[in-house]
Amino acid sequence: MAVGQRAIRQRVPEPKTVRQPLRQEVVDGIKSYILRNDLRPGDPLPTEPALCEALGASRSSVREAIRILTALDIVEVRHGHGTYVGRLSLSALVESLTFRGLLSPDDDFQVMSDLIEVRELFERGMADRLVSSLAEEQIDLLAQHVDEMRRAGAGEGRGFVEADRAFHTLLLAPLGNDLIGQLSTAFWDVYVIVAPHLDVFTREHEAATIANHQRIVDAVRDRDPVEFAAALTEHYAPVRQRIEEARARR
Amino acid sequence: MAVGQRAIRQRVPEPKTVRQPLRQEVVDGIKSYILRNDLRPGDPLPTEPALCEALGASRSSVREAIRILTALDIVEVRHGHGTYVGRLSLSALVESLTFRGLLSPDDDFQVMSDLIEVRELFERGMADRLVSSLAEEQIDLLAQHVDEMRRAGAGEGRGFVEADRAFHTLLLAPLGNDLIGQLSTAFWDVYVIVAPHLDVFTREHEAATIANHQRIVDAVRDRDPVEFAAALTEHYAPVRQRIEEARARR
DNA sequence: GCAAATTTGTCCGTATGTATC
DNA sequence: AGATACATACGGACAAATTTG
Repeated sequence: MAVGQRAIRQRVPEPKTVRQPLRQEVVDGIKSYILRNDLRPGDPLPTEPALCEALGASRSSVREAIRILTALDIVEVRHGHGTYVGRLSLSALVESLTFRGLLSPDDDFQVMSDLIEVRELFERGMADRLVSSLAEEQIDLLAQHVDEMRRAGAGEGRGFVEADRAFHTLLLAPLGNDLIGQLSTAFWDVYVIVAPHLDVFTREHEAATIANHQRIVDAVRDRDPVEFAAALTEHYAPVRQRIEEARARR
Repeated sequence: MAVGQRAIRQRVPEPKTVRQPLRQEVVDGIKSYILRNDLRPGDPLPTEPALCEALGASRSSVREAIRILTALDIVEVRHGHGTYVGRLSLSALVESLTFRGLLSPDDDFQVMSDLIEVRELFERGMADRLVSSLAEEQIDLLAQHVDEMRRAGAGEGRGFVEADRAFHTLLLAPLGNDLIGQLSTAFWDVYVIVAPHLDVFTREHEAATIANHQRIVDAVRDRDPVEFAAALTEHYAPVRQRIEEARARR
């Protein structure tokens, strides 16, 4: 007879509830498995055959469900080793926004501009709290990152963007709001990926960029929120300007 | 001999570049197909068999790649109809954050709190621009949404949350920054989904909520950014308080 | 309204690559 | 080095949804 029981789905015609794809049930099943067992990122999940049996689905359906969950960083797969609970990062947001930025030939500059605006909003909108809550040690670390930028300035640009990223991550850290920090770095990642495709030169005026970062550090050290906000404006203005220039060039 | 040529991958040992899963190559292939042909959301993609041939992969691999892309809303599939370019929404962010909120039994309140803080930051940080750029007609629409909330207040709560959502969407619209608007509604969706699971009662003090929204409208009508910011603080304070109360209850 | 064609959904069996012990 | 456990990938078959003649 060669045909196994398709079973289950055929037995229960699901009265009138819109029949959702089996893989979606599997997705929900894996999610609730994680929640029921109160698993943490890195904890192991059942193997694929085990999930098949537990959820009454074939490997294909289970695997497709796992692909969906990996795309959301809810599940992580190590080939030949097993499947685990993911880190729940915002990697999906980065992928999503990056592609959006690459896609629209007219609006892509708008996407970049929006992105920068939000990052500036995070830092300027929180100016008071940041200036008052950044500890001395953290300020020292900020200054250290500016030094890194200086050192990497003439040499390879690899360390430069790295230091820039670390700087802004650290700047937002004392808020105790992980979401803001992760969104900010996510936007930063998108910018770095998309900007080169739009002929937005990110490696220009490094000297000015360094000076602006230094000014931010100084403002924080002086606990001067007004100067802090001004320094941020100064910092983001040229970025936005470069986007505008590239937009005009088309 | 019953065995087709596994071909291609075996023929090209990929010198030393870390061999990336075939489905990832398919993901990239589909992405660049969309970019090369400059497709827009809603445009049709090749059928699965066509993609198999074009990308030299089996149907399983192509389907897994499609699942990844649907999770990111880069691709949309209609059963029995075809595959299309997705809407590029932030649905993945909602899924991701929602799950994060449901997962951690201690930090979930923090997630909710972070989320509300960002929404408030969007509106308060843009106070000046919002107050000055909202057109009279838009303000009328805002007032209209407050009326909706009033009408739905005693009746079913369905229209209430709907009107609330529409209110804040409209409030941020004049910024011309789609990202902010979409992030804000995404966070709103996450809140509505997760809050009930944490015993955060969203349907309390509806009268006060309505009054606060009215106050926001009045402030905008008076073009008074200071009062506007104060009204926003008043609006978000009880939300945050309810989260704190629920946190304390555990 | 029905039947055929097209397209995605699901299943199974098998072979291969990869990591761990 | 070998064995084992696991994920990756393939190909073929049938089911279900949608459109079209």
